[in-house]
Amino acid sequence: MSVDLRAEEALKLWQAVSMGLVHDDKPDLTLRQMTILLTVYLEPPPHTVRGLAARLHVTKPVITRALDTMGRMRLIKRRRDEADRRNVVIQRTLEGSLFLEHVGDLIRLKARELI
Amino acid sequence: MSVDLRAEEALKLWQAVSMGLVHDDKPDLTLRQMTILLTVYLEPPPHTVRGLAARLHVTKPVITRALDTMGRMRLIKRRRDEADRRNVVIQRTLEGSLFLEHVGDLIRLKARELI
DNA sequence: GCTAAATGGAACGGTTGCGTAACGAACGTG
DNA sequence: CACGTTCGTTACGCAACCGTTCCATTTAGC
Repeated sequence: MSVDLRAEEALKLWQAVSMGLVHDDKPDLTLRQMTILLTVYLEPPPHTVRGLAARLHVTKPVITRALDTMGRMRLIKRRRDEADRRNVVIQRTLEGSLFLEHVGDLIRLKARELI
Repeated sequence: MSVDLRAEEALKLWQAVSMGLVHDDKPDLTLRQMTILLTVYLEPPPHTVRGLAARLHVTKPVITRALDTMGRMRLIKRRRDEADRRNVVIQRTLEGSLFLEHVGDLIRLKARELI
């Protein structure tokens, strides 16, 4: 990977990708939802409500609600941790993987176009 | 500028920047608001409600409401077009420039860290 | 066992965004 | 100088998100 972004190019990339996401007819994720989703998919598991809340510096209900919404969208799913039944483990789904694959492709496409 | 993003690195960049924006105590912009803001600052003026709505493939009230909110945040301002007083021209502000400068710096920082 | 701590979720009231539909102001054209 | 068109905004009902607070369940420590 080689990255040498200059200020305006960095913003142009962000704009192009954001525009692409807005153009999709899929419902937009909020910034927090997107951050949670990416964290679950990119950082090593296990992911818990408490852990995500700490990672994002937000309160637990924020995570719970985001998981409710993204669960309805099938982007993630919850499972009780059988070892410690107080915990809920957040897991990836096929739909979530496909969605983020799409986002990744969009970023790469727009980055290439900006060269 | 040289960009050669691979799939996971592209997503990691998006995650790191999103996380940085969430960590800021400033109120999060929605994806649509951010897209409007970047478009106003990066694409050649003049910018009108109708033009932005067409550019983003959203309805006019979406733009009006986003401008209301970002106007309250001082990120953009509106001005009547004196040539054709039906039009409203959307203009940049100092605060908006500073905010996007901050976002640009964040993107560049995270991109550098990912090399 | 019994109490204290930890976890995720529910409830509440308030704010903001959404899509649809309607509106007033300004323009252009006959 | 009417009349339709264009522009941005407002109104409405609805859904989602927010922060705070409280709660049920589960675990851990004494």
